[in-house]
Amino acid sequence: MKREESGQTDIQVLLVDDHQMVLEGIRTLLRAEQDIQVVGQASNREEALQLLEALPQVQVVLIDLNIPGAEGVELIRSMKQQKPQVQILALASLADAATIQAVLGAGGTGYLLKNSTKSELVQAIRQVAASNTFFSQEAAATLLQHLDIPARRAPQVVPALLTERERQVLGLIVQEYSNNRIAEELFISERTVETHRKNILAKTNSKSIVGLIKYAFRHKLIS
Amino acid sequence: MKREESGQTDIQVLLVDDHQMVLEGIRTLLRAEQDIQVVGQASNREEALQLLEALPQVQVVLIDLNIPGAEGVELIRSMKQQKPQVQILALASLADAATIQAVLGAGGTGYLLKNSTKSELVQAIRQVAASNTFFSQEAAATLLQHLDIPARRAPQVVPALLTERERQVLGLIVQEYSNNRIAEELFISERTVETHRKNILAKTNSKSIVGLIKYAFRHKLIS
DNA sequence: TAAAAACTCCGTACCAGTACGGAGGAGAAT
DNA sequence: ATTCTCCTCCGTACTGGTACGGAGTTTTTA
Repeated sequence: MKREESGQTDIQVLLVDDHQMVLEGIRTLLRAEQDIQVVGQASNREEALQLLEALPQVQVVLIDLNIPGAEGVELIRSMKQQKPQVQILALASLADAATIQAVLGAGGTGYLLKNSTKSELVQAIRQVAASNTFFSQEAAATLLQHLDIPARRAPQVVPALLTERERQVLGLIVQEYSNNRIAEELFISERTVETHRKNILAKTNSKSIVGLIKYAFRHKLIS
Repeated sequence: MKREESGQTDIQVLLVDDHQMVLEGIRTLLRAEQDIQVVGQASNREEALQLLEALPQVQVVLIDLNIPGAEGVELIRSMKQQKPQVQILALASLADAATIQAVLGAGGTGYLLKNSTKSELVQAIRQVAASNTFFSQEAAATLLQHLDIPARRAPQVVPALLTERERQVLGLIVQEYSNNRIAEELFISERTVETHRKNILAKTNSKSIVGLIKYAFRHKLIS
């Protein structure tokens, strides 16, 4: 472990939210923290970008994702582009994967839910100010679930479980043949095709053709 | 923001490291924190699992990934399996993507580098104790780089063809949602979903869902 | 401000596929 | 020989989606 840095200055924060009340609320909450200082607040996109320009010492931007008409994620992108060294903490009401990913993709470094406690808010600000990430519990859970972890998905890649005939049927299914047409094509009864289909579904653990097609793609049966 | 909880008890920590000196060092470091209490320390796999069993009140396990012969990641998995509610903070010397992902995949909730400051260590422990994640700066950077962010790699590869709503519906379709479920999810009538579906089919020149899924794959809407 | 696009909703008839639960024959492996 | 897998086939009830053909509301755009 390296030594602790000393003599750090205050964390300068810029608030972005369209609700004046929320702005004031957060500001008041943060007033109690000596090391955090709110140096500006904006309620729309233009204001935010102007203030960011005017306040070069800002280290952290706390931004509400639900700014109407501004598309929070895009604003994050713009800010990060305008001032790459600034750390952005997104404040959201939902922890859905798509939004979290979008925020990260746009350059956000933290994702805080609105139902967080004050201490979480403060911790989050300190974290991102130190260039660390911060994710609210739920957000972290969502993120972990959607993480592309090779070690987790690698286990079994067994495409060898389909029989010859089944692969053949799958091939036609994937070509958008109906059971009827498949039956004609293979000179077998439609019932037989149904059976194959049923078995294929079972063997590939798919609930519907949609899953089946995805299976086929993943196993390079289609391209 | 909800009210701050009060009357929280100490955070009970279990240390796992094969170096006695490191164990003592961390222990001493943490002694200064009133809200953190080291209740046990282990230097190998067996000891760790036994202690975890014997100390039901442990909330956080701080584990050195470089335990020889124990394969840290596996130990994490075992501990998490034995006691799912325990939060595990991994201590590592390197921030490589593979290891980080392995740790997360095994159930770890934080990844701290050994060259962190004392205050980072303390913050990290508090974070994971609160079920939040914690990543050292470098680890976070690595993670973000390797994150599978659709929004980043497929910035609207979908031609302006589909509308916002249609893309949304398509997204659910490929997730094997039925029209019914999609309707619920989007708070619209099933009829509307049908209409969207119809329009999507038309716009993508597909005759059936099969073709649609293939379209989605080709346009990187699925992977 | 008018037109176009996007989004919403409905009915009725119809078809394809699913669920469920069988069953028999051919060839391979033990 | 006997078991096992693969391939074949069937009925009946039911669900989910398609076809067809509208139509109203809001938002965007020209």
